[in-house]
Formats: sequence, C-alpha cells, structure tokens
Amino acid sequence: MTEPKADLLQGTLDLLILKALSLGALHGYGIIQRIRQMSEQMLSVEQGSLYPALYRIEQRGWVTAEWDINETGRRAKFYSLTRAGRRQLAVEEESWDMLALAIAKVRQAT
Amino acid sequence: MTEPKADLLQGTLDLLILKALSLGALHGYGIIQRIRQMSEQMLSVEQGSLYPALYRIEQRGWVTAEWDINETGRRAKFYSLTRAGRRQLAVEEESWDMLALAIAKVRQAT
DNA sequence: GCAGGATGTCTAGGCGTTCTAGGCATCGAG
DNA sequence: CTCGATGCCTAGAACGCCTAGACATCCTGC
Repeated sequence: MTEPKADLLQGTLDLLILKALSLGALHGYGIIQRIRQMSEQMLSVEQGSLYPALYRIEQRGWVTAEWDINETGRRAKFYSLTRAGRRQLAVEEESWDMLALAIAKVRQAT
Repeated sequence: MTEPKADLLQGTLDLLILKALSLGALHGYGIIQRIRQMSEQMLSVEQGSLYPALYRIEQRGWVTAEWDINETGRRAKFYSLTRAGRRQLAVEEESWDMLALAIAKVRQAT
C-alpha cells in the first residue's frame, strides 16, 4: 500500500486474482504486477494479502499451482485457473455488477 | 440476509447508512427499511450489522443520536448526520467511484 | 568482491467489520 | 391472547485483509 488507493474492499481480491489469471497462468509476484498494470496503478495488492488469498482460492479448487521456471530461469509457483475457477470468476463478476447497481440506485435516490 | 444479495462488501455499510441519513434523520429500524427501499429490495441490512455500525459511526462523530417519538407515538432513537458525517459521505462516495473505476479497468483488460 | 534492489515465496499475529443468534419490549390486528 | 411488525441491543465467532517481518536468488553498480 503505497500511493494508489487505500484498502480495497473485502471481497474484491478474489475477483481481481481470478481475472488476472484468466489472461493466462502466472506466479504470485506476477499477479500483483498484472493487477497493478490492469488497473492502471489504481490498485496495488500486498504480498501479505495475496499469498493467503491464493492459498484459500487453491483450497476451493479455483486454481491449481505448480512449480516451474519462469522466462528468466528462476523457479516460481505458477497458478492456473481451473474450470471451476472460470465459473467462479463469472459468479463474482455478476455479484459485483449487482452490488454496483444496488449502490448506484441508493446513491441516486432522493 | 434473506433473498437479495448475499453479504454486501465490507466497507459499503457506512456509505449506505450515511446516504440514508442524508435524506433526513431516522431511527435504526427505519434506516434498514430506507436502504431496502432505495436499493429496490436489492440490499438488506441485518439489525445485528446495523446497530454496531451505528455505534461506531456515532463514536466517529458522523452522526448524533437522540431519543424521540416517531409518528406512531413510539419512542425510538433518531440519528442525524453531522457536518463531519456529510463530509464523510462525500469521501466514501469518491472512494467508491475510484474503486468502481479501477475494477472496471481490470475487467476490460485483455 | 560485495551491497543493494528487484524478484520470488511465505508466515505469524492482529484488527476491524460483519454475521449469527439470540434477548427484550410495545403495539395492533385477528 | 397470540402473533407479527416495530423497535433497540449484545455476545461471540468467522472472515478477510494488513503489518511486518523472514528467507532465497539474481543482476547491477561501485
């Protein structure tokens, strides 16, 4: 947590991770960078938030993890979305849309 | 938590409460109904979530509470937004906008 | 040769927020 | 007189994230 926004809301982290992985398998460190890049520096996920989240997500069967070697020859744990993970991503996106819609309604209420 | 959405994201509750009160002073039970009505039944706040939140919000000086009699002659604790509460509402709305924008960027990323 | 920064994974501990699940009281309708 | 709606409140736990580290390797610069 440096410049961008403060804390992101609880519950959005899974969505971000799943979305990042939907563009291709990636290791933890890379997920953080991809999220930062995709959000145009608005969101930055801390390592201490990411790894426990990845563990939780893996337990739920939404990703699988595998040690491998990255393009620079270093070993890293690569995560890939499972089919269930793809479904979950869709669920979370729909959830988010519903919430965003509900909040919008509340805000425009007079 | 009945039909509508599951749990709302942590951090949105304050925004909802402040917004509800921005339309006029209200007691706890009424806040729940107003939020439900403003969101067109999409959001429903539990009493067990609301009262602790109201207490917290009052401690922070965003609302003041006062016992009074409602239109049906029953006593109830009415909450009103303070000036600081109005500022806080603006802060939370801006925060929400930023987050929504960031999430949108992530989601449209290829 | 070595210091420091970037890359990479991970854990312990704690904290704030919300939910579950009650208790309690009054009022009106049936 | 019973039941649902209105009204306020609390205890306890679960959850999800953050802070703040440890640790290892590689590259670059001095």
